[in-house]
Amino acid sequence: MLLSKSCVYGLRASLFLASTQNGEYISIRTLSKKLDISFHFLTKILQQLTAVDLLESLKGPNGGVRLSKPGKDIALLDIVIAIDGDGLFQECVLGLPGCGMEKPCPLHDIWAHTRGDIREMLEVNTLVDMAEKGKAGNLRITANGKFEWT
Amino acid sequence: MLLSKSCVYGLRASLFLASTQNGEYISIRTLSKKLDISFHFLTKILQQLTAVDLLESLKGPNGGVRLSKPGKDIALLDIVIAIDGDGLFQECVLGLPGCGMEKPCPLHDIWAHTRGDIREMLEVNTLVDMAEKGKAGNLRITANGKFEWT
DNA sequence: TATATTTAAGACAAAATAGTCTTAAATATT
DNA sequence: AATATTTAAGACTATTTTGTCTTAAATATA
Repeated sequence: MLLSKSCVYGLRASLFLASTQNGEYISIRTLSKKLDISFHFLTKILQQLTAVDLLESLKGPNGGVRLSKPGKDIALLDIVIAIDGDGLFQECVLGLPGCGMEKPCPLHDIWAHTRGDIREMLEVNTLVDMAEKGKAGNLRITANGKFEWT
Repeated sequence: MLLSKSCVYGLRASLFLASTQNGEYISIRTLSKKLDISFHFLTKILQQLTAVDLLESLKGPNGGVRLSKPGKDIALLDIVIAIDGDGLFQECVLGLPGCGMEKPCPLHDIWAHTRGDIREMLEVNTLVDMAEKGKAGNLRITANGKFEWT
């Protein structure tokens, strides 16, 4: 699996937030219902994004979370790294510590290249890119068919 | 993490087997010492490769495992799919079941492309390609520096 | 045939990931 | 000020992955 489940959930929520950018906070409860993700689990995940200032949160009535900056300025990569770390882009595909330095593994070169492809894919595409694409094509970001962008 | 630990261990062992292809069986005990992998764990992993006929095994003295066909005819992809399955190359990056059919996710197109890159990387490179590269450059396939190709 | 060696199979344990639940703290509204 | 709403924090459970151990089955060798 390329991305952890936490990361996938974080991405889904971020995409949704990017689609409704009007400065208002959206409650995690709403997000969890919309996206069909366990409320408490989603809360923990979004806390990670808040901790690195990708999201802002507000407690109390009308509280919730929102993107801390325009969604066009947040790459998919930012979300991925915030939740899964940069291991995917740093580590050896054979799991060898320090691979790439003095003594690489046989797969190092070819993996470094492919790893770059993955990174670039996540780096050039922003949250709004994907959110707009999703809205325009009425594409889904949940398993069930009843998801709707707002 | 792109590949599971089991998969990584399976790859390391397969690379080593590809480097010593003389028809003889190599005991898993030897492999586990060479590669610094738990014997029992490695045994279970290699059983999976034996089950899909990528390896042949023989019990008893002088027994062990060997590649079932020339290492140049086994792609890295074969090992990966045998152990991790083809989920990485089939599944939606957002984890949506059935993505790609009727209703894809916003990331479907870009991910399908990158996924192809990963697959191609693993498909065009064979076990001997990598084993020879490793031997030629005295590259390691274990964490510790004392590994040596034979 | 007896024995040592080796993989096969599966039970079991440990660690990591995923998910749930409770309580506290903050904030808007009345 | 009191209350309802919402995120924050952390304990707790469940599931998956990883790793260990024991026993059985097969095979070469003497």
